[in-house]
Amino acid sequence: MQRSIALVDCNNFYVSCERLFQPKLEGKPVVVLSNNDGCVVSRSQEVKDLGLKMGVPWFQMKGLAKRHGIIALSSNYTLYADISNRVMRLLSQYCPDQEIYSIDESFLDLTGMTDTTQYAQTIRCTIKQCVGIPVCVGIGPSKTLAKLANHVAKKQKQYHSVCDFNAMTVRILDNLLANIDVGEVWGVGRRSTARLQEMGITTALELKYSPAKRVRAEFGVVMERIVAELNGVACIGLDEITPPRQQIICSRSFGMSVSLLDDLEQAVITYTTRAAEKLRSQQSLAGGIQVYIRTNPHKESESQYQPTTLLPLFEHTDDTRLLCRAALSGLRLIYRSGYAYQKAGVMLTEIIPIVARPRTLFEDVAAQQKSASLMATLDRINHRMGSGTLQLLGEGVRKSWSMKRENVSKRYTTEWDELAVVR
DNA sequence: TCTGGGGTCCTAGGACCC
DNA sequence: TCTGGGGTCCTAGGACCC
Repeated sequence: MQRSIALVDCNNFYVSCERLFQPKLEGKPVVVLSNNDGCVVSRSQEVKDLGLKMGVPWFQMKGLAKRHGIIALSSNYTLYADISNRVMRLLSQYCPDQEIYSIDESFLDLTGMTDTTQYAQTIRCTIKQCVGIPVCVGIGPSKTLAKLANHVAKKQKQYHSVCDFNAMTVRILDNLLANIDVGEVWGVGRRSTARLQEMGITTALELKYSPAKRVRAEFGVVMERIVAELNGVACIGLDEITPPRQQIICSRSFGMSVSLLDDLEQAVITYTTRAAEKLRSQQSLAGGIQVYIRTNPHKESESQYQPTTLLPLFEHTDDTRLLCRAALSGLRLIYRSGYAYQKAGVMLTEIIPIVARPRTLFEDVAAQQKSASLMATLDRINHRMGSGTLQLLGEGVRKSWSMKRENVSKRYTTEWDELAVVR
């Protein structure tokens, strides 16, 4: 039986979330910026129409922004995550076979359903009505084709936000593919696009009909799979259960450059604390922790230094205190004075499920239980009273290095003090 | 002045083993 | 002339995604 994979993708997701609570932004050119108000990460249609590209550093755009009255907002991930959860929960009611692919995208397996196009329209209208977020739906026999169908649904108005490749003849489908750049295909990035173009493959259609052997030889198995997927052979399965992370990263650029070890220590403790929370929330333990600091690579005139170090842990743990201790010893190992640091980060590695904790000869079961109950209490209080209510002293209170967010909206749906007020 | 953050998978090459 | 062959594990780096 032909498979029917749908990809539901929220339109301009972060901007749409902001507009939910600030309707005055409707119809205006709006962007949402990355951390530290660095780069453009979400654009309203009005901004896309102006030709402003994704990922561009904001300071380069200020002139253009002023001329067109573009409104720039700092990112508010607490809000976006909550809205995302609402969308995903609603989608799960329409289709139990769901893979949440990213904060604003979900694959649904609609195989066996009779009128998928109509069903997708129903889903789209419900999400708009119940959550307020506009979405587009693409449907195809493979994930890669569902992705492309979604691309078409977004670009071509006549599809009314739903494009169903499975409801088309091959001739019509190929006609569409002939008008899509090869770089738009899921999994074909900048590098591969350039190399494909050199080989004379410039459209999705040309990639679809390119010889599998040659693709395999030139690009490897990944590209070979993409070609198969373009031909309707589903090679990439639907992952309904999110597997636990194999590595957990927490890193941030600073709001200003930092030179003192004291400040870096605060930052590293803060990031390790976050990473440990994520680790515990997926019921895992880490066996190693990597720490890195780095100067600003964009400032070529300044001396550069980007050391990193990996600390193996004595035994696997999820205890914030032990992880911080290791992270700090790593930081002190690599720190050199006299550099202007711009960013620090930690990465938890060798992650295993807590139930698979290796037994060791010298393990102290009583200490493990004590640690577990302390961490559970810590998490409970911070969950209930707000993140950071209880923290290690080393995190610091002032945090002069913390990131810049000049125009951040309220956490309308997750903080009592910041709820929207109806007059 | 001002350039994000968090992930995955694949491959090549080295170390090591029998 | 001619210096084995094959397997595993680990790591670093590349490419890609949102």
